Order: sequence, then C-alpha cells, then structure tokens
Amino acid sequence: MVEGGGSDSLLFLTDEQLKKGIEAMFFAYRGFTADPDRILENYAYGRAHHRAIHFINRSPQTTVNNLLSILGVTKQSLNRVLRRLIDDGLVESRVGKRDKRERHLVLTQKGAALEAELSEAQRSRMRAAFRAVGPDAVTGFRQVLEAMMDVDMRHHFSLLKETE
Amino acid sequence: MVEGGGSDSLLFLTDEQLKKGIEAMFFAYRGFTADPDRILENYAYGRAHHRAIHFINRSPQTTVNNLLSILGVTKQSLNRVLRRLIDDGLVESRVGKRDKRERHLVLTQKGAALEAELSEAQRSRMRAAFRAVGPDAVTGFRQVLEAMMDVDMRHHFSLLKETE
DNA sequence: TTGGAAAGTCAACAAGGCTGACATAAAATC
DNA sequence: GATTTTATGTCAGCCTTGTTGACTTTCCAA
Repeated sequence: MVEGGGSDSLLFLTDEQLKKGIEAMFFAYRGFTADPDRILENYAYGRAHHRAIHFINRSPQTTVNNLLSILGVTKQSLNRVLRRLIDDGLVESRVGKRDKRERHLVLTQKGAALEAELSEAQRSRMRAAFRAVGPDAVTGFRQVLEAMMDVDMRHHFSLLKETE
Repeated sequence: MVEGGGSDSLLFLTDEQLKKGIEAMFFAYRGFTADPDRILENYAYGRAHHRAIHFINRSPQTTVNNLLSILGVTKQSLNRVLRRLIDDGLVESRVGKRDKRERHLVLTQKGAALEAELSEAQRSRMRAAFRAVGPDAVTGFRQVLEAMMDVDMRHHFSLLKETE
C-alpha cells in the first residue's frame, strides 16, 4: 500500500498498519489470558482474582489503596475479590505498624502456590513467543507497549523495571 | 537464535523479563481500550459492541457464524449485542443469496460513522506509540504479538495481513 | 478535638459472559 | 420425498465483575 512520505518509509504509520496493530493486540491479549483462565476455572476464580494475586505477589505488603490505584477499579469491586481470597486463605491482611488504618496484603503459602501456577502458565507462553522471535523483537515489543500505556500506568510499570 | 546460555545473552528469557512482558501487556491493553471506552459511554455501548462493529467493518458481508468464531463468544451473547446494533440502525442483516439460512452483516452509514470515530481514537494512540519508537520496534511488537496468539486466532489475523 | 484518610460493608444495578432448551427455515443427504 | 444437519434466533436463568451511593469504624494529623 503505497503512500506519500517520500522514499524513507513512514509506511509503518499507515492506517492499514495501525489497524493491524490493533487486531494484533486483540488476538494476542486473548492468547495471553487463555492459559490462566483455564487454570482459574479449576478453583472457581476469575481474572479479577488473578490480577489481585499477581500484584500482591509483585509488591508484598502493598496497601489496599495502592492496589486500587494499580487495578483501577472501585474499592467495592476489589473488596469483593479480596474478601474471598482472604477467606479462602490465599491472602493475608496485616494491620499497618506505622499507620494502623492501613492493611498490608501478602500472599500466604497457598496463595503463592496458585500465583506460581498461574504465572508459570503465562510465562510459558510468553517465553515461547520471545524465544521464537528473538531479543530485538522483544525490545521493540516492550517499547511499543510502554508507549501505549496511559502516563500514570507507565509509572506503575516503571516501578517494576527499577528492580532490574 | 543463539542458545546455550554462555556469555551471549539469553537474559531476555529470564523470569524477570517475562514478568515484565506480562505486566506490559496488562497496562498497555488498558491504554489500548481506554479511548474507545470513553467514546462508547456517550452512546451507552460497551466493548462488546465495539468488537462487533470492528469486525463487521473489517469483513463486510461476514456471516454470524464467522463473527462468532472470530469473537469466541456464544451466539446468545453475540446476539444480544447484534440485536441492539441492528435495532439501533448501525448494522444491517441481509439474507444470504446462495444460502438463505445465512445472514450477512454490514455496517450502515450510521454504523460506519461510529466505527470511524472509535477507530480513529484507537489508531491515534497506536500512531503516537509507533511514531515514538520507530519502525523496527513496531516490527518486533507485531512479531511477538503474533507469536503469542492461539494458532486458530493467528489464522484470523493473517487473513487481514493478506490485504497488504 | 476535630477533620480527613484508609478501609470495610450493604444494597442495588448493569454489562456481558455462560448453559440449556427450543423454534424455524433452508440446505444437504439418504 | 423424507430425514438430518446447519444457520440463526430467542427465552430463561445464572455468574462474575464492574458501577454508584450511603454509612461505619478506626485512626492519623493538624
């Protein structure tokens, strides 16, 4: 599909290319969530539980408020999910030491076990994809994704990067 | 692809790197859907309507069954969404000529207008991201996403690529 | 001491998944 | 020609996960 833009290729910015990027995101995200979804079914949990477990594992001792800002849902919605994880003994809620109003969330052994199972499934697919395309493609992948995030989410994402 | 884990880097396959890829997907997908979501609110439609509109636009005259296999939902679920789009005059359902059991779906002018609005918002963000990182990164992005899809979805995706 | 922040909870609602059952029309097959 | 299969549509009911709004308790901080 030939466009203007001289001989140096801006062809990767055509609407066609952009639409392909959009569809790639759609189909890839489905693949991305497919394996954990299957596992979660066995425990009668949903994606919301997975997300909570994931981010509690990433940042042990995180507070409810912090988790809320990462997940971008209402506290009522998170509470329903968290309530069950706590009742089921996957998550422990500890009263803050400095600030006793805060609750610090950590995975129990049981919670960590499920996290490991979910994470391994997801990493396994990601690993296969990364291996198939090589490190340069992976770099590009990460760059585009980061550029596509909302700015405030980029902040949460970079926090992880610093642990490199 | 270099293997063997000597001094040449397989570091991009560490669990740390894979987890970063996972979080990047999570946060980026949120950004990816944020703009259309805001627009859809004005019309009291949801993401499910967006998806239907998108794929009908991509493949005019597509059948209900084909749409079902692309979207991966039940016909009851799709029907609810489609029903409303038809009643609202965004989608037209035409009886098939060769096979009268089939319904061929097309966007009306009104439907095409909403599609354009949604698509432009989404392309706009994608364009900014692509522009910010350059063509090589975009290539890597597409390669990783395609490698991450389920095989049958890769088929649907490639159909689009052939129109290049 | 008082105002605001952190967390939790109740109630009600909506979107959009799901299953199961059933209906109709038309094509395909025997 | 009779029967089976396919494509579609629809009813009913259920679940998860999001929402808003109201209200409480605890506790920090000004």
